[in-house]
Amino acid sequence: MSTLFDLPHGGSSWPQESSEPRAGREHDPDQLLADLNPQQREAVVHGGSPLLVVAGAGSGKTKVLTHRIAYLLAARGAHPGEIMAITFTNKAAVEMKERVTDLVGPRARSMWVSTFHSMCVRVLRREAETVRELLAGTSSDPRLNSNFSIYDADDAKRMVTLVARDLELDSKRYPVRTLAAEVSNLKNELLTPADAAERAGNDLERKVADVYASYQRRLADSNALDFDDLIMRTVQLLRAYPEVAEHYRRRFRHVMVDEYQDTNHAQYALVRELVGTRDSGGVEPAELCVVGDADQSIYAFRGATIRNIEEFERDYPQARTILLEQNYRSTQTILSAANAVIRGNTGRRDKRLWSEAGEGEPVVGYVADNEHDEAAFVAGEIDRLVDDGEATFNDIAVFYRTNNQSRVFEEVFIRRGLPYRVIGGVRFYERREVRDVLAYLRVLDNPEDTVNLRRILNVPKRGIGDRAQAVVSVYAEQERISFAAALRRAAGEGLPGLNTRAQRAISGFVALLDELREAVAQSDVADVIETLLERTGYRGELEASDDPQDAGRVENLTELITVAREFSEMRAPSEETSAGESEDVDAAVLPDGSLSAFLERVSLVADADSLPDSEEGMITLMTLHTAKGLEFPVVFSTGWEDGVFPHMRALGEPAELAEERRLAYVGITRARRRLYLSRALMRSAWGQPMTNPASRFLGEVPEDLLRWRRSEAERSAPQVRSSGSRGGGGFDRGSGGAGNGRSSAQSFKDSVAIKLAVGDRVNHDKYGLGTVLTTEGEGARATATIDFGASGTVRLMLIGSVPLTKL
DNA sequence: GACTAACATTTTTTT
DNA sequence: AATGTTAGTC
Repeated sequence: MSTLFDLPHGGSSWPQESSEPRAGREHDPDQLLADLNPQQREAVVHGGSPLLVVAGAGSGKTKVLTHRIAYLLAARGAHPGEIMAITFTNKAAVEMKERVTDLVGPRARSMWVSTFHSMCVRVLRREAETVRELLAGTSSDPRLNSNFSIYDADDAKRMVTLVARDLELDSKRYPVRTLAAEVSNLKNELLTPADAAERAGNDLERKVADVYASYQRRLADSNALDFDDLIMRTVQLLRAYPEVAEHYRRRFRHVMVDEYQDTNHAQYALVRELVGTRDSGGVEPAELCVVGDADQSIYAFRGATIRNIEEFERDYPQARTILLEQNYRSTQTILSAANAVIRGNTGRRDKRLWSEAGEGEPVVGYVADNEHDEAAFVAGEIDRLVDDGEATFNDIAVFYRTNNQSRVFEEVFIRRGLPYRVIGGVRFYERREVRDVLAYLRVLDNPEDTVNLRRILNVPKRGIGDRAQAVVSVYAEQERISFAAALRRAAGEGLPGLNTRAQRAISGFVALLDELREAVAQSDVADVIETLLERTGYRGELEASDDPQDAGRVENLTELITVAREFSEMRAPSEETSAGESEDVDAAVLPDGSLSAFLERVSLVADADSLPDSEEGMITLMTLHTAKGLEFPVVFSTGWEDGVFPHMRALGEPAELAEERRLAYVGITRARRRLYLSRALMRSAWGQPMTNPASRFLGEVPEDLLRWRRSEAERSAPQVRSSGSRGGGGFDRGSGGAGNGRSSAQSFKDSVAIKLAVGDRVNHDKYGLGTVLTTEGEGARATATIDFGASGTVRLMLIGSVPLTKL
């Protein structure tokens, strides 16, 4: 398993546009421009006014960005330290930095190439004193310092839970989920609690404003900022302290933003502040170059505003726009399919991708009976492609709309021995045990971190229950001290209303923390984790457990220790400070290898295990969202059914439907040579089988680009008794194979490939009729528990020889 | 305070 | 189907 810390060198071996570093190119602007098309060249050379590069899928936008940077240095006399490039993901940042380094060499060091969030953390840590001043107006005594914790969505939600409980909000009427999302939205819109209160027009909005105010105060008291704060506070800082803004504007004369279509309002404002305007005094505005594609905006649900890219020319009146429409990835057939689908969205800037790669193969369509059939088709087709030497496993990806769809594919792939890897789902750093340990580390690093302190207070169980927690919390509130301080007092002299048992438990806990802090002072992070796993009894509890999942948890913790160890070992060789005007902006705020630095890394770069080592030759399974930015020679996009994709919740909402269509566009344009689109007539969702009509997007793919491998009219077995099945047209053409007199019964003797699902009715030669209660295991180890009524409940191995027939 | 049973919930998720 | 949350009991 790759970890985040091998990023800088190992890099990702993702299939990606190739970069061809050539020595010497960096000194010669003409060389730099040689292998660019006219539009790309224009984007690289353009200087002076703000620049919008509308980069269609596969049009070489990273190439444009990296070459533009190199060109700035080679031909326009820019200093590397004057360049800031902002991306959304760490992967993109690392890739860009690598590719720039290939072009310009080690000078790339002094550029800032980072994500929005890392960049803001860097600024905020540096300016923490000023931020604290900023916060003093909103919180009585903000405890914020440069070692602040970074709260992710989960931490934020926990904090909202605490606040909502405090305000005695009805959790049915005001679900934490909603409250947290609303607060996040407000922050993305740069609205303060006061703004929110002022605008509130209904109960919910008023409650949200209350929650927001209290939430912010508690964050400040916990010496913490959440993800949204990182952006918002930076904007507020730059706006409230012009001298700070000017400092950064003097430093960064060139600002580049990747994936501009995914920016939210706060990020938009941040870019504006960084760039500055004519009237912002002191410095000329920096040169701005943004790159993006409105058609690939699929994160509106997270606050991204397509408006930012659509109205760039209005926001920046002198702006120049360049369209990149030549695609270097896919066949023309695939691009035409993508163009046709995205055309269904109204009000977009028209853009037609084209390619010199030739027509290529037609898009293949397949209508499956159900999700198992769909997966079997995909597996069979993969087998064939690989056998024929048309593709390797590495070349192949399977996309689906939602994560739960991955299961069927895993089952079939295991059964057929196809190597695969699932990207996404529950990520490493979101696993409970990992978060628990990180919570300990966070508390050790930042004693005021209330959320994480409360998380570990009784984990593992040590007799400090809800009751005791409530007492401490109320006391803290009354005395206007932090939860941590109240807890310390409870440990010492006790608290009114706290029984001695709980008090003893708290004393023990506080002593434990003190002991662990000693360890932090003396050893590196990995050893601290080891120590805390022992001393808290956390590992012991897992090892003693009889829950089979807990073994995996122990493994995950071992992995975490490995990650920590690698982190300690790879302290960066001290960054050479670029001579001259760079002032002290680049100096590290957190000591290398420190616990704080580790935690920051882990908070900001938490997609470690989504980085594939693709050497291994595996089929890649992932959601359409995760697929963005990637490419594969062969793509299977599955589940093209109304209700699945587009998702049910998008069907009634035009804006959401448009986003789903963009998702379809993203999915299609990932394919280089071959594209398969499939759907299933019937699919089990939440245990219940559903019949879904074809995705409306499927009908938008021109028929002449599509070749149906199997269409609705020619599916094999008619549905048994799908009551609500509409237009059950295809009874003709009985298609061979199942011609065993009996209509839809499938025997396991003939086909091991058929799985039982809960609720299936079966017939057993000995036990008679039964209903499947549960299923376990995969492939050869698969078993099912079946209720045979009078014959009793039996657990059976689902091997080929079992005398069982599915009805 | 800990354990258990009923209950609800279930899109996507760069940081 | 699987998981987390909450209410009720020991």
